[in-house]
Amino acid sequence: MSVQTQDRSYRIGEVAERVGVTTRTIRYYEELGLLGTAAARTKGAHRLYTDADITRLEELIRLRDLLGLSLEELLELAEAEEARAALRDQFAESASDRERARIVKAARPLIERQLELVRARQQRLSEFADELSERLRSLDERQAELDWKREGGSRR
Amino acid sequence: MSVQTQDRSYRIGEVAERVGVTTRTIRYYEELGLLGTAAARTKGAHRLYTDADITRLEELIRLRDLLGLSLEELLELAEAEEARAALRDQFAESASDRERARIVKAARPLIERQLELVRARQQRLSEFADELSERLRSLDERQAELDWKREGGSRR
DNA sequence: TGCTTACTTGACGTTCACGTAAAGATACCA
DNA sequence: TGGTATCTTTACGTGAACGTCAAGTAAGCA
Repeated sequence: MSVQTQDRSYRIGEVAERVGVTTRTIRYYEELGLLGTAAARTKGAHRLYTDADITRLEELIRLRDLLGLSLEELLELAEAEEARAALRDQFAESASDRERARIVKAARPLIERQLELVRARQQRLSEFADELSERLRSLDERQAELDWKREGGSRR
Repeated sequence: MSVQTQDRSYRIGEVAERVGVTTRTIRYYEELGLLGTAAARTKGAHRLYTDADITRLEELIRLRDLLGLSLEELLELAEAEEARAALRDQFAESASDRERARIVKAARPLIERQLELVRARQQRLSEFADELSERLRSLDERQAELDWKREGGSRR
């Protein structure tokens, strides 16, 4: 049923390219605590990322771009989420069912919170769209009025 | 039919308060060309704004906040729109019908463009919302699975 | 007419979100 | 076992979008 996520690991350059940001951005986000400082390293010192890490980064970027959240706001949102994403891939190997239940439970309110933010933004955009449509309608009305006057009405 | 917009004028401080920005922001926007440098002045030198100017400013702020447009992007979007908003309030007194028709015609594509941008953003947000919902669903599924195991299953 | 408040134009300062360069260590590949 | 591409940290630089003085002028009011 569940597809085993092929558990390769990626170095920062590859991650950057895949996600569409620079390595600087990734390091900066780590510096801010947006990506667990826990990102594994090679025996040397090179950072190593999992598929889960990449997913998480993409998520952050999306929240940033679509909702215009500042990195500080992202941090708030993410702080509690830390554990979740970090543990997501090792979910399969995680110890007990009690542990699993805990993780699942903890993850929910965070996604809910994100969904709330998205919904709120959708609401405001919807209002904006309505206003713009209304303006188009109003313009068309004036247009028709003028056309009518110029065709049937008095010419000066 | 049309309500005569009460044609008071406002000074920068009052505008700032009403719109919810600082005077600095308003001057900065003018500096960038976002607000016609034409903003009337008193015989002295104090800037004077009309209701139309305020509406326009609010619109800019909304595009900035809801779509995350940079001021430069706003400028592009607005450049052609300049005439429209500037002339909007004096529409009633504008010279000929030919002139009015011209204004109405010029206004349309700009509003259309804004609407396009809003729609695009709505689209992306919608996709995001769907993904988040899907995640919630998936979490609930796991939750149920775990609950089932813990109740009916083997205890260790 | 004077007083207080609000505005004017500079001009320098600040925060955020990275960019960029330097100097060295590490990883991979022939 | 080199050589080269990729990574490491450190640190200063940068553009956008304003904030914040400072010194002077204009407006509204007793």
